[in-house]
Amino acid sequence: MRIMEQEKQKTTDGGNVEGVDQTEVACESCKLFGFLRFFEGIGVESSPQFLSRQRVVAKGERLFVSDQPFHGIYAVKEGSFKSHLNVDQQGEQIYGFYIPGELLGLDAIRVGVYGYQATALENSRVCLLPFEQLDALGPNLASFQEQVIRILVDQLRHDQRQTLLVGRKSAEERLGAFLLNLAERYARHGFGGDGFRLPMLQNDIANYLGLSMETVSRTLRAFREQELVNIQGRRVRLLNPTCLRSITQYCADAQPGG
Amino acid sequence: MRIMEQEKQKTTDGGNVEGVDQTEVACESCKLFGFLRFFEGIGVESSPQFLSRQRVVAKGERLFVSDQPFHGIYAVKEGSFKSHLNVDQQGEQIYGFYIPGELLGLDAIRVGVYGYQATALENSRVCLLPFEQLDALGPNLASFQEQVIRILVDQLRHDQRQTLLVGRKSAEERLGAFLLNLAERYARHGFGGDGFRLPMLQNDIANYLGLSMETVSRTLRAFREQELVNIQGRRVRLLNPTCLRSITQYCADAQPGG
DNA sequence: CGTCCGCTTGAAACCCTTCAAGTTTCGTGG
DNA sequence: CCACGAAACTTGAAGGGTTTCAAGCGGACG
Repeated sequence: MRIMEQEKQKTTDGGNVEGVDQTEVACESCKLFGFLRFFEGIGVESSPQFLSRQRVVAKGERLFVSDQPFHGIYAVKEGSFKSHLNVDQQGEQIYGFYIPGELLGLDAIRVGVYGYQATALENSRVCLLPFEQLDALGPNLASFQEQVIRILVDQLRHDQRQTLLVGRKSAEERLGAFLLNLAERYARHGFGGDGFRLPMLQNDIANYLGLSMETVSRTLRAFREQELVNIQGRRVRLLNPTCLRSITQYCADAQPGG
Repeated sequence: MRIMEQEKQKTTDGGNVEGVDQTEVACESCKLFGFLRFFEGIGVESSPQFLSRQRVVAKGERLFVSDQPFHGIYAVKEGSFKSHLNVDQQGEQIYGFYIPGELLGLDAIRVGVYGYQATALENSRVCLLPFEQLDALGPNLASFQEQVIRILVDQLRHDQRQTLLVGRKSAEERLGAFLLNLAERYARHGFGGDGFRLPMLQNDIANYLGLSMETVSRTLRAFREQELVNIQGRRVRLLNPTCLRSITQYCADAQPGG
């Protein structure tokens, strides 16, 4: 927590300063941790070395870009990211959001290049697990890959749900599912308590859900008027998850980043 | 081709009987082939044993169902399948179609259960690669899993495109992309020639693309009137792929089944 | 020959988008 | 600390693509 002291000043979290600190993920609940132990266990890399691979990414900065050679996977330690791709030279499409504890870039592992780009939504910090020595894993490679497969499958199932959501559901249902999913992911990484941060722009949410920004705004207002949610600045609180769930017909889902 | 002789009689392929034979995939162009050689190479299974694992699936029959324990992956040898899931007790959602040469069920590999069900769209034949002896692969397991990862990543990228398609594109664009994708997949497996079969109902297409059946019907008619496609029974021919591509802003894509 | 199922076609309704303008928030610099 | 400009968000009204509802068509099969 030495890094980004200045972020504490800049935070506009509805007057609440704790936004950044709250979202720092402990190593133990980070998805990279399993991978890390792997490397440690076989002595290829030691933990300190990995920690030194931390990287600070300023808001708006890109972690990697499309077609860039794969150099490893990232775990979000602090802040948040979006993954997106410029398609048809007619604007970007956002594929996912990543909050602390989640992984980025894994699906480039065997293709060799990243298939999209990742941009920081706020000042963020990531850990990099470099994959130069992947083959040095030797006999442990298989178990390592097993983890990779499991995470990829989770992502696959998430994407299938997302296709369903975006293809057949109303604005209310999409946005409700989005909020519930986000809440669940924050909870899973140990930030259950009292609501959560919504680090992305409404524009980004709209893009991700296949809606217009205006519709997102209107739908959120409707949620607010029905007292389903409480939104102040970037801080969100689900007042009636049960009702939201029934509106949305939401069922639990894997998070995109692992 | 001994199996399903009766299919030749039943075929309603616009009076054309060759539908089934045409779509039989040769072992060499089947995605399972790589896996097979793997097993052969290390002597766990011999090729004949695998071939004996072929299974005939009648139209409407399910290859596997959701939550059923994973017992292996299937390659479509003949016929076609859809993967789908009953969600919200309000009808099914179709996640993908599988034509000869493509794989089914791979994403259950490390989760242990299938996450959806697969139903034959017509009388079909599959090869099963049983995964009981996965661990018996020993030192080759890693290379095997590497293949699995590559295919999963392809599927992931396909699903992301699908989300984009279904979330932001018009009916014309969705249907155009669907046809182009299908044509490309048939071509990739060696059935390039003269159009291809459309084994699924318009209802299924609509479901898959997040449209109503009526819209699919109307859009196909529009394509026909613009002389972009020629549809007779289940036989489709793209008359002007270039134009279709520009309408669709389609760019090549991985197939869902590997 | 009749029924069933898949497909077609039309008309009305609706949800969402687009366009446009206004309001608030944010960040920067004076 | 305030002020200004830019960006984000809100709100309204009009328009359009798709859905829904409803009816009719046509081939396949018993």
